[in-house]
Amino acid sequence: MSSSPDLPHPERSEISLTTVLFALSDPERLAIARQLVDGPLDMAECHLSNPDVPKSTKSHLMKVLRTSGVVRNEANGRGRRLSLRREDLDARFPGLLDVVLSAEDGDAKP
Amino acid sequence: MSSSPDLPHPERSEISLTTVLFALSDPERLAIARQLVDGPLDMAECHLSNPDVPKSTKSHLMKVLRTSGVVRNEANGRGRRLSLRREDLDARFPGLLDVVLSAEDGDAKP
DNA sequence: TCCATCGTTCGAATTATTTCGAACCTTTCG
DNA sequence: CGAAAGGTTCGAAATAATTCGAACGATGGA
Repeated sequence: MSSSPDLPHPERSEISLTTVLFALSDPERLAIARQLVDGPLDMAECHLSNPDVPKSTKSHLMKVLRTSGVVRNEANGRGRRLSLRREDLDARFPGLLDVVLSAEDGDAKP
Repeated sequence: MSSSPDLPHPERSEISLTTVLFALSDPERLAIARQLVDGPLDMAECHLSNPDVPKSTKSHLMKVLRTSGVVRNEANGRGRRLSLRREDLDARFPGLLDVVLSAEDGDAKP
């Protein structure tokens, strides 16, 4: 009954600005973060722009978002529940999330 | 009298969010941008955290900032004048610069 | 004019990220 | 129990980013 692996997350005070910016500097990762603004989502509900990428790649994208402190990733049944760490990010870098997630993209990265 | 090379800059509408985030996701580049908040600086006045990095490396850091649209780099006498593209960035991504440049860093990237 | 200064560019070497398949684990359901 | 669903991890291969020296160009002053 003990659930799937408990993955490590940085605590609020450990979240680094440059690391967060890096995590969000990839269009695919940014798009994932944006899917979470309206509330948590099961990982299976999180869609990538290319639906054919293997699950290991998707998992790696999630790992970058998790280890940077942008997203929380907890076991949920047989799957995973993803959520934005909005409170932590707002406390640490006020306004950042709002600005980044609401901005118009401009070009995707070449 | 024609001055040193005129380097290419993206125009406002071409500035991409993810590219800007990437440019600022490096601690050294972020530090450079922060030195420009109070006004333009000659490149020679822009200090890196490690004063021993070769000029070609410094030039490359500047190139990333320039090609992303964060910084303007124009010839100025025998040197170069650097400035934040605040108006363009504020127009394109309102609030982003304020938030990022005023935020406390947290850890530098490992 | 000659030369030192300030910076860019190029190419090669190093290092970091990304991508993906295979192996593995847990939960759910028949 | 057994098998399918949903995900993580590992390692290797492919890509991308960084670093630096050397070569070059333009400017300003002696």
